[in-house]
Amino acid sequence: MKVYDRILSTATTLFHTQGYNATGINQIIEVAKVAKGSFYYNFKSKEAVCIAYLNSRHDFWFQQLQLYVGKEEKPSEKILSVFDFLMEMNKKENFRGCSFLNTLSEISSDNTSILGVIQNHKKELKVFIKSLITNEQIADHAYLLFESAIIESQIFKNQEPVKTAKKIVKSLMVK
Amino acid sequence: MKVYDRILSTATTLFHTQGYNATGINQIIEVAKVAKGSFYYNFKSKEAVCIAYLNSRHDFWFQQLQLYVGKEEKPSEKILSVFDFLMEMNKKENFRGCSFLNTLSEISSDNTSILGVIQNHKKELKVFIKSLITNEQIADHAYLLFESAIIESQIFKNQEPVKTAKKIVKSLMVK
DNA sequence: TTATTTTTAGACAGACTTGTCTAAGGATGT
DNA sequence: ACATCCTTAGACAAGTCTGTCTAAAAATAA
Repeated sequence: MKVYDRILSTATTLFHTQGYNATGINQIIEVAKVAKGSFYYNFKSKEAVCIAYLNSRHDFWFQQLQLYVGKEEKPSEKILSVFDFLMEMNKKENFRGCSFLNTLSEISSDNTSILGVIQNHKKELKVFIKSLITNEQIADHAYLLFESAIIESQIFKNQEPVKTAKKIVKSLMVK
Repeated sequence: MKVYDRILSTATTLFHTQGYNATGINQIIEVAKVAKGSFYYNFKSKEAVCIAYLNSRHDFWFQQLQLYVGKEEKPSEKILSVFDFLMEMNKKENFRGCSFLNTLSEISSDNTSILGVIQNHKKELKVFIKSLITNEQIADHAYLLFESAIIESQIFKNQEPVKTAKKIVKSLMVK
């Protein structure tokens, strides 16, 4: 594994488990086993790593999601499996929540470059849900329920909110 | 204003605008104009201030909410005014989002004392919504939509998600 | 008035932060 | 063979962080 990727994957793990501000560059290079010079050779700043982290997380997350949802045939089952996917991720990642929402809480409100990446991720998620639900109002509705399912399961460290949201979306589909 | 309150109100402002980790004790005492000794005389640690901040924020927020919602007569109008309240808070506080969710993103997952305060706040919000909607399933539904309205308006820095969520809740009430 | 509590300013410890720099050597491409 | 690119270890700057401590003064209570 190349130095660049070692830094990025280490930063990804640490940012996601500890948070952005709680993770220092010295810790990243220590865990990734690279020299500090290599870090600043590959990345302009800590913020640059953060953006790379969010972008790679975006790619990873959507790839996993599409793989998971692709197992279903009917669109009505695809949209429900999005919630199953969330439950699997929660389990795998110990209810650490959405990287993008967590980062949003840590950056100052004038940081437009990071904010842009976060907004872009959520926009694409909305587009994805719209691709599964033709009715635009129901799609918006399902998107909001999915977002709260993420955050509520993070708060209470259990799958109940996801199950609740999934049930509601299911009831929306039969109408 | 007493020293204790000066510290707490300053910490409240700074934590809410800059975030918990981005705000240092030196900054708090400088803005609050108190000596460092006074800070540690009144608070055991930074974490103790954080808990006091969340508790006072909880009281303030619910007080404001009840004041706002109390203006309406019918429960069906009360529940809709909860979303109007959110829009007013968003406007007043520049879409900085929920103090509790923002703090959640900043603490380590083993910090049960702070997590407890956050969970308690959300539980009470759910109870409040249930007091306005007799149908439990619709209440759960409205709660989830309110939560996503908070977070989505913070992400996109506009009121659209709140309006969308409000419209959906309105449609749920007529059934 | 005396005793206790509270506040003051600020030095200090010890550790941490991001980022720069030097000097060297390995790796790669031409 | 030579030049460019990449990585190494680590010192260093200049600042930050939380928390402790001293010593004096002010406020409050008995």
